[in-house]
Amino acid sequence: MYLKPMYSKELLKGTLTTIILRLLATHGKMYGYEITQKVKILSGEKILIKEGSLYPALHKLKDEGMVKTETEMVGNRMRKYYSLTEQGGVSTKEKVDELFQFIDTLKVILNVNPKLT
Amino acid sequence: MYLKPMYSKELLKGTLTTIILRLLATHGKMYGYEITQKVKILSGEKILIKEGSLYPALHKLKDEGMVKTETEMVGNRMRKYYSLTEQGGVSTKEKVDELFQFIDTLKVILNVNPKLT
DNA sequence: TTGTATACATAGTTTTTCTATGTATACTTG
DNA sequence: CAAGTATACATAGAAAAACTATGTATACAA
Repeated sequence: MYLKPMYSKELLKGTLTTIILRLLATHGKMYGYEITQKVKILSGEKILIKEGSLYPALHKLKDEGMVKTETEMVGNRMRKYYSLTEQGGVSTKEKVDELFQFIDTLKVILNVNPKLT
Repeated sequence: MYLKPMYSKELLKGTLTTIILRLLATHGKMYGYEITQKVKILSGEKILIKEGSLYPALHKLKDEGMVKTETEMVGNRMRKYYSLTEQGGVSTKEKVDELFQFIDTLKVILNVNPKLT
């Protein structure tokens, strides 16, 4: 079954990395497929992270030293677990803060409080 | 003076069109430069829309029938005013709603309320 | 055996915003 | 009066991010 995401995919831009980092901060080590499922469930199936988005993002985070990996065999299948490095922990806080500050600014611009216009 | 934007520019992706439409809905007709300045002021100089972003976005909105234009000469300078079409008004509401629903979902995923994890 | 779920990966496309540049007028300031 | 800043539009080409599509492979259910 094809599930159409509820939101314009463009909205996800700039937030995917923050989502990944924050999930790792909250849940400890996670593997790629697990991340997609966690986001799917937490979002009520409204945000569906595609593999073509997730894996390149994870690889980039590793290149940048934000996450580290350990590979495990579960039965006959490979699982590559990702977890935050120390630097990744710092970066997560910064990115989450920045995102919520951006959202607050957005609310002003979008005139949620009409007095400020 | 070069003003470094406070937020990662990537966060703006997917929200610029919504910002433009909503400003036009709130302020009636506006011209391009006015939009950049309004966003700059409302955001406390933290969101700076570049001309290279704005004008293509406005042209696209016009192609899509979301906005209409009227050109005015002010002194010797041209001003191209943009305002919402009827279709643009409907789209604005949809996009603003979608954005705030996305933000709510984001808060769940980012674990703002720890009970939901 | 066909389809779905799990699990990783990447090539190439699309979209959006950016930088950089161009044109032009108006005003300010040394 | 020259230089810089602000106003005002525009576009070409680059960069970044997520996408589609595809590939490999195992496991399980219908």
